[in-house]
Amino acid sequence: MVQQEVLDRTFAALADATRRQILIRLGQGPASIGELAEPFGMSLTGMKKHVHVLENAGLVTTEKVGRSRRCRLGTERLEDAMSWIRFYQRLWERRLDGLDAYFTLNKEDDR
Amino acid sequence: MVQQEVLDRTFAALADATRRQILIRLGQGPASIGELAEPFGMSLTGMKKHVHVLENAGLVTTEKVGRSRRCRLGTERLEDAMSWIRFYQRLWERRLDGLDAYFTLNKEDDR
DNA sequence: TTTATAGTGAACCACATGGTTCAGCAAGAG
DNA sequence: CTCTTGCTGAACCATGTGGTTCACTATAAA
Repeated sequence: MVQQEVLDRTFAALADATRRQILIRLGQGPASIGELAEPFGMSLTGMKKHVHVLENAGLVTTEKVGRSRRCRLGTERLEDAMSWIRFYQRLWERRLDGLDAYFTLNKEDDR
Repeated sequence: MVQQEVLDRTFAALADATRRQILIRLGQGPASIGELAEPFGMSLTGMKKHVHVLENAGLVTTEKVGRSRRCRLGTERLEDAMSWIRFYQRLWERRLDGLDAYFTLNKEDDR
């Protein structure tokens, strides 16, 4: 499924504290690579890689403006991750709700 | 922050389609390593590694029963990921809500 | 036109990941 | 006790990740 790859990239992009902070920073408005790199004391090249990962996941969009690159928050990708978690949560809660029934009825099938 | 490491591990664990399917499978009840491995045609060793990643993230708990290992869904870790996404979403939506003000008031500060 | 600045790409590094095979070990069955 | 089964650990492999430095391009400024 292509949808699986989208989830892969989205969750992987979120699995890094630096990138999560970048997202929060961009929540306050667009920024250049240099402006993003500065608070982390990171090289421009390093920051560009992070931005590239976020861009690949659709969480950020960028655009070259003059000799600078303007990075902005992407739009809908996070909703994919969110809805998967919600789906899984529903599944999990349903299991908890049925725990007593599970133990009384399915004891022999508990594998 | 330790909390950041928890988020790192949780999102990283979710960033793999196989592991997401394992979680869904475990939503239907506990399973052994072999039972988890079978539908993927994967070696036991490979599956154990996946389970280990999920366990490290707190998404799954396991327990040795006889010569088999019983894997169950973990409890609260997913809520961490969920609440981070919600936090970020609020931030993002607030930015969208303020877009007009942003364009009219902060045009000169658009960097 | 010269020079400073912002980003880019290639090469490199150490380490993690996702998988395998093979050799064991421990528990249950006969 | 012996045999089978389920899991485990070590070793290995190819690829990805998070970071660097260095050389380069392209734009903006003087």
